[in-house]
Parts: sequence; structure tokens; C-alpha cells
Amino acid sequence: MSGIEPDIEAFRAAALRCPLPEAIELIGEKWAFLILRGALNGLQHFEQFQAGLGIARNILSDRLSKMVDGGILARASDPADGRKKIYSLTDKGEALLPVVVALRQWGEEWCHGPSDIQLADQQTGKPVKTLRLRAEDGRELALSDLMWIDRRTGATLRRHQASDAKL
Amino acid sequence: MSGIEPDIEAFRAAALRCPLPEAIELIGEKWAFLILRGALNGLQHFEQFQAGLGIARNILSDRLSKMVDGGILARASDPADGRKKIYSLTDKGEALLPVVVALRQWGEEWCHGPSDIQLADQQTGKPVKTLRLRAEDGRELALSDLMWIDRRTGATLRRHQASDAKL
DNA sequence: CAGATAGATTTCAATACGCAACTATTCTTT
DNA sequence: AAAGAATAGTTGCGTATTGAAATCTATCTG
Repeated sequence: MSGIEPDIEAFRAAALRCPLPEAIELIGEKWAFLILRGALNGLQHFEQFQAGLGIARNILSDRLSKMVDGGILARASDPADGRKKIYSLTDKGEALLPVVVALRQWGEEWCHGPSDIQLADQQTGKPVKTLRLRAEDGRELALSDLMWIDRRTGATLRRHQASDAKL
Repeated sequence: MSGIEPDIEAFRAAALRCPLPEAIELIGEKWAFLILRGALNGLQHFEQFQAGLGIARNILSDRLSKMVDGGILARASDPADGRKKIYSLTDKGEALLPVVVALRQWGEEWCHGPSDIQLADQQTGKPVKTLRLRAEDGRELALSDLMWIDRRTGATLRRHQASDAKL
């Protein structure tokens, strides 16, 4: 009774301590993500983002501000031209590279088909490795190989564990 | 003249053939991403998602349909209970695991601080490896180590290459 | 048969989006 | 120095999306 099943409770409790929602606030939105992609590709100025992404100016302005507030981008005046502002990735923003590349690789494999433009290592010219989840020892891990572990209590939770246990 | 700088043109050309926008349509949205996380954590039913995420029912309904249409989730009737529908991840959906984990790891490192709940390998109980971009030979790659390569023409493009070349 | 449950759909107010026009600085050209 | 162009925004306004609550239908349980 009183409704909520144990796995939902377990999940919600975990979700509250999960860093994902905060991350999603910052870049879990179409334009923010495309701005990030642009920045990773070297775009730096308002007009570049605007023309490059085809985004409305007010929306762009809003997203850039939020991303600056969120610490992903830094806004600076161009010393060489007082009209220009330079938007550059912070370390925090650059650290999103694996997320963007992982999504790109997924899109390539499951939506788009191999793109003729590929991300490659400058040194060798060879394509970057496909990102995969791995164990500490390097074994590749699938969803079914995973569990949650609570470092304080030591409690563990497998994917469907709780849904059977009516506890 | 006529406005657009060469690096924006290069960016736009590349963007047109980029698989990211399509991927972003499907999961580049707060709720879609949270539903995906829920599904990866074993949520299967409408009411579980609703209660677990605190999402409005109409929005949930809309997103679930779009994710089914997009091939990320499959909707099936529960043979044991005709009222229930089972939403399960397709292979395409499961393949998003690295994206979700990468974002989670980013949030943990840059937003949230270490979470007390950690994703671990069932076999060893040890936390999963942090996802990083690597070259084919295993070297870790930073943003500045990357380039774009066009497989058809063989042309290459570095991050800021075009912004100096006023071509 | 009378609830209760699961998965939605409908209604409606509030918010967010997107386009176009406008503003304010700061170069650049003449 | 004045006129024009470039850069980075802001404002107004119509449209689309969201979110909360109520409603609906089919199925299951007591």
C-alpha cells in the first residue's frame, strides 16, 4: 500500500545523491549541447555561434550566460577588438569532451551511419578509439555487469534486484 | 565579403555531416535523458518512471513515445498483467550507456563532488574506469591532440586552423 | 460486482522559444 | 572627424511547449 515500490524508493534515494541531474541542467538541452560542440570545434564568438548553429540571438545570449554561470565557458573581452567577446572553454567545459564524443560515436553507429568526417589523433592520423565502459582491469563491461555500491554502508544494488523483492 | 568567415563555413560544412544533431533530437533533452537513466537502472513501467522522476504524466507519455519511435525503448504488453506495459531498452538504447556514464563521471568530478553511490563491476566490486578519449594505441588524448579527417577527400582540419587563414 | 490500478489523454494557465527589429559600443573607412 | 559597418547583445510579440490536475478506458483484485 501507500504506493511506492521498493525499487522506486531505492532509485529515488540514489537519484537524490546522483550527480546527473545537475549535469543535465547545464548541458541537457539541445542548444547548450550544440554550443558546447561548437566550442570544442573552435568557435569563440557570438556571431560565430549564431551563424554556425543557426540559433536565435536571444536564445544564444541566454545559453551563453548560463554556460558561463555554470563554469563551462569563460567570457573575456578581446584585447585586440573591444567589440568582440571571446567565449572559451574552461577546464570543466573541456572535460565534457568524452560525453560529446561518446554521443557522436553512438549517433554514428546507431543513427547516422559512418560519417565521412572522423575524429582522429593528430599524431598518427588514425581515428580515435570507440569509448566503452571498462572495469579497472580493462575488461569491457555491459549493462548487466554493473552494480551500485554505497561507499558508506557497503550496500550493493543490482539492476533489477529490488523489483522482485517485495521487502 | 558576404560575411561568413572560413572557419564558420568549415564548421557548418562539418556540422551538416555530423551525427550529433540527430542524437541530440532523441536524448538531448532533460526528461528523455532522465528516462534513459531510469531505464538503465531497471525502471520499466510508466508509473515507475512517473513516481521515480517526478515527471508530469503527459510529458512522460510524450517522451516515452518519442523514445520508442526513436528506437531507444521498446514498448510491450506485460503478459502477466494486461494493464501494464513494459518499457525496455533496445540494443540501441543500451548502447547509450557510455554517454550516460561519461556525463555522470563529469558531474561527479566537476559539479557534485564524489557521490557515495558508485557504479562498480559486479565481478570485482571495484568502481568502473573513468571514461577517457584514447588513441588507437591507448594513449590518452586531449582536445588539442585531435583533428578532423575527411575520409573521402583526405582533407584534415585542426581546431583553430581556419581562424588564422583568412583565405 | 465494486473498487483499485495502469497507462494514458485532455484541459488550461504559465513558461519558453524563435523571429525580427532595435540599441549600444567599438572599430574602419574616407 | 564624420559616416558606415561590425559585434554583442536586448526588446516585443506571436506561437509552441510545459506542467499540474482532472478525466478516461481497460484490466485486475477483493
